[in-house]
Amino acid sequence: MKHAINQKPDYEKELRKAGVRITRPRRIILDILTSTEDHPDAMKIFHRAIEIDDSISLSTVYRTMNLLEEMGAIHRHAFNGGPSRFEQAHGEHHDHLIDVDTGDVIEFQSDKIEKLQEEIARALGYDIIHHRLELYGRKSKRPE
Amino acid sequence: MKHAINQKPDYEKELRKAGVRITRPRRIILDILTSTEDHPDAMKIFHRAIEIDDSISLSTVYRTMNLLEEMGAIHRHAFNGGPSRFEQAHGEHHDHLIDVDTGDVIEFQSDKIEKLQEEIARALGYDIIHHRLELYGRKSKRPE
DNA sequence: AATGCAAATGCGAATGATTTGCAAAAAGAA
DNA sequence: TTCTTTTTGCAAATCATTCGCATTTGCATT
Repeated sequence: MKHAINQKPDYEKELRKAGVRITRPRRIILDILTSTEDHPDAMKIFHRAIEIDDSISLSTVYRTMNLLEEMGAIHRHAFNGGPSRFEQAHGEHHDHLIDVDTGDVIEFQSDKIEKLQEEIARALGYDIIHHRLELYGRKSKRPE
Repeated sequence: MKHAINQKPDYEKELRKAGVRITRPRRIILDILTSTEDHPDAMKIFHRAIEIDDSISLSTVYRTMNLLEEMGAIHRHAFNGGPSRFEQAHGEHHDHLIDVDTGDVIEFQSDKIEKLQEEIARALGYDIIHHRLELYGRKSKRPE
């Protein structure tokens, strides 16, 4: 089991290649996404964005998130059924451990679990398209 | 790995014990919940309910679902970020495989995966409060 | 640098799921 | 049956998100 680490890919190039225009709002949103460690929701992204340019609208944030999601540049999560929270799709797949007290998100990856999931789906006659594994936990008092 | 099977617990007794009144709407909703195999959302429950008593309101469905959830009698899921879907909290814990084409939900349970999750959380210094594992898949063409 | 046009934006209104306020109705105890 | 408290139905409010549309902007082309 390993932690994921953050990378900073050049999205502008990718967007251009996909025939998508590089606008000021998009540049700003992309910047926020690539420079954050957390998993902000649309409203949080919006607030960070208007600090840089107060003409950006919430709709544009939503539209940009949808665009980036379709391009595979970000992932969308709905922890606890709350509003969607986003993260850049850096490197390897990983799952999430959410701190129920703080809302913090810790990323982890386990090949064993991935393999088990495949086996289970196969046994039920299915191919996995994608999956979601979320652990909701609280910092343990006991020594690790 | 095993499938979960359906049981029909006596919720009225439980509700009474919790000091909650047994009303006509609640009885009807409870009946729907205990006699269904699927994981209906509030709207679906509402429609089934007004077939039995057309004076039941959607708010009451929502209120009842919240009540039952707090009592631990049902579980709430937000597959794919869609509307909440409910199921009675029968017997053992289980996870879900969602058929992306039909929306069908298959329940399964794997001790191995549960154990792995515990290990991972412990390694990260957390105790698991609860978790969510959803596999989104498509019926496989290949022989099982 | 100026032009043209499709793509993107901001705004506000629309949508879908869910919650809430409140007066009227029903449940359960006395 | 009466009383008190909980629940209900209804309509309006809220929250997250999307949409319509007139206006602006990116950028390929003169």
